[in-house]
Amino acid sequence: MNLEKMQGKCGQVSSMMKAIAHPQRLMILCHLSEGEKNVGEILALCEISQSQLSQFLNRMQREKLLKVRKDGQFAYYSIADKNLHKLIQSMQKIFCE
Amino acid sequence: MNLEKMQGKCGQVSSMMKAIAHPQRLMILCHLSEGEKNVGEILALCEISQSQLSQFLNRMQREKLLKVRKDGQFAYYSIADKNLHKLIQSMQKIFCE
DNA sequence: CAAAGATATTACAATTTCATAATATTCTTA
DNA sequence: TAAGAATATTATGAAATTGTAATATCTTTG
Repeated sequence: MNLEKMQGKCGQVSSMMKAIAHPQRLMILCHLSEGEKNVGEILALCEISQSQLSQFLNRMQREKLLKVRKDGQFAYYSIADKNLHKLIQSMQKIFCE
Repeated sequence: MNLEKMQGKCGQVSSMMKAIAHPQRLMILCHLSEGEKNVGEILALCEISQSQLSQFLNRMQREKLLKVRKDGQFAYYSIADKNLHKLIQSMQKIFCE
């Protein structure tokens, strides 16, 4: 791969990495790597305020990293980006085994 | 793994991820994943000023992600953290193949 | 020793991110 | 339809990050 193409890749990938570069966002992603969860469930698993959780979920959704499925009053979030999912799994292997 | 331990891990790992969450720092790390390089060589490969490169290298060294070997007037940097190295390689597989 | 090259340090304004509080919206159910 | 639960939005100050300029240090070589 040439330098210019590599610059482009690094730009894309590093901006995805910003999502992971926060303790609670990483926590959210690790939990979602097991499957979709609604906001209340995630809230119970992470040490974070409801407002911030909602903001983080919204942000990662705008960045196409997450997707949401509304069911009545509940909102179920899951990982939308296949590569992000692979990366989280790799990270779990590297850092948690 | 219990939640508390998971919080700890996510804290550690996300702070390592901050290094990767920047286009030029990721570029640096990708080049260093092939082996040690001196500052001038890295400078030629990345679109970054000399000052900023030096600051980034110093920062990642303080965080124990990189190590440096001085040889005369040259400073050779390489990846010091084994897990970071594994992660960069995983990322290259996921995003660059 | 003086000059030039390689690298490091310091300082600072601009921007971005973070955390929190307050409030709003939407859906369910009594 | 009023109350309550689940989720989203907005606003804001504090803190961290970024990029750049200027300067310093260390090393080699003429």
